[in-house]
Amino acid sequence: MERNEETPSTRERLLREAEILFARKGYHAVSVREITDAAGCNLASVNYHFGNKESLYIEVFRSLWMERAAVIRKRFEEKAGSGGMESMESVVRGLAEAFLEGPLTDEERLLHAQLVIREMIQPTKAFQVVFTMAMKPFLENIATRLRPFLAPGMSDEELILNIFSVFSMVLYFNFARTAVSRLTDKPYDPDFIRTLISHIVRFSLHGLGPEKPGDPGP
Amino acid sequence: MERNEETPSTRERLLREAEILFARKGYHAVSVREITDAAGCNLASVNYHFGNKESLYIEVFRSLWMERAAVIRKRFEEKAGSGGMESMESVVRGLAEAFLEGPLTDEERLLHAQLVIREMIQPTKAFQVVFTMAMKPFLENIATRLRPFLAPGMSDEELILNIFSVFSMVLYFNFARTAVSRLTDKPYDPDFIRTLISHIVRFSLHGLGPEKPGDPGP
DNA sequence: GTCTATAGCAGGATAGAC
DNA sequence: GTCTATCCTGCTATAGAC
Repeated sequence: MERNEETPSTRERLLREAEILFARKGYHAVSVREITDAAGCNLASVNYHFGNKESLYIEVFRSLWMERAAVIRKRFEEKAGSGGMESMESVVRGLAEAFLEGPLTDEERLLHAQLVIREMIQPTKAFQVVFTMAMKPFLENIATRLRPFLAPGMSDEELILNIFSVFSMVLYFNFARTAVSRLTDKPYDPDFIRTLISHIVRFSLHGLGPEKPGDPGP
Repeated sequence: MERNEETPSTRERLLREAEILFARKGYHAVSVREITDAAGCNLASVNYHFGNKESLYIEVFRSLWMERAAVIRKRFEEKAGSGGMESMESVVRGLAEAFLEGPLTDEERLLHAQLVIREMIQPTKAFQVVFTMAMKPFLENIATRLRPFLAPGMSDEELILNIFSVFSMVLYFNFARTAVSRLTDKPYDPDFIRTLISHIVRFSLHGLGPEKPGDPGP
């Protein structure tokens, strides 16, 4: 299954290039020819290795996407701490850092977010894989970590919505780069990403923050 | 330009059906034949009225999408209040309600969000229209309204990031319905939408909320 | 396992009748 | 303005040589 990094098999090259192209342009906008050209192999290779285009797409999620999800999750667990060392802030910060910094390159994070966002807008067969094998267990993991720090009366549903809200920011700042960059006039460099992480942490913990003195909050 | 609602022109029928199909499936997944069939007219009509498929896509944004954006913005202004009646909460609630309830139907809101999300993941020529004519002025409008209630030292950049964060939730709860519904086990009915709005308002104002007694926050 | 060649079809676009 | 008929490109998928 595994191979030398210097000589990836045709199958692996196809998967890698397919992931990049599917993320960038979406399933229908990418042709098999485009993928095989990028991978430097023959048009027929997709059918030989994966059967057809759709199976290749699903395989991208099953192997590459899931692998990245595992990397992100591992990073989150390192950052969030384990057992007694945690705090609400460390969990949220861990989440933001895992998705916006972490061991993946900037391009890989974008690619990862683009793929999952497309599936969330318009689920395909790949969604089932993403949902049951990554989203659901990850959400439950976070829920268990956060639960001890939250108001005792909070329902499971409220907890889930809270996590979704943190997650929505993490996703948004990953995929809406064009809009964010244009309006803040900042490129997505490590400096700005640190700013974004701090912002997500602060906003998640305190929201818009206390109102101005003279307009006391509730 | 305007026509009787009972007898929309071919051009209008094309625009309407095109919007629905582009939102649901994305530009490349929709064929011109599919659009003309849905509109009940001839294949050649797209070229006659719009020149080509891409121009039709951009025209969907320029007329229909912008019109809905104006409806949402108007609703926001009604809800957020004007002048002295505002509060931070009324602005955020107005924003959430304008996008999640408001005069549009449930289907229209989904369609609207799907279209803009696709442009944010992967901007096309339509992005320029959306950005300069809807996103930018709307963001500036919200910024002006929120500014008086926020900490005096807050920079413009922080303010923008705060608004993005509220906006990310509003967008997410609109387009990620499959995931949200599966994990909360709730359908997107008016009841659940009210719950979502309350959640967005609460989270935006206070974040995850005060930690449990015994774990005092910073 | 990788290639060439090609079948077979769906796509966007257009010409020209009405 | 709307239609039919058609062009031609580009696609997925497969057959079969090597």
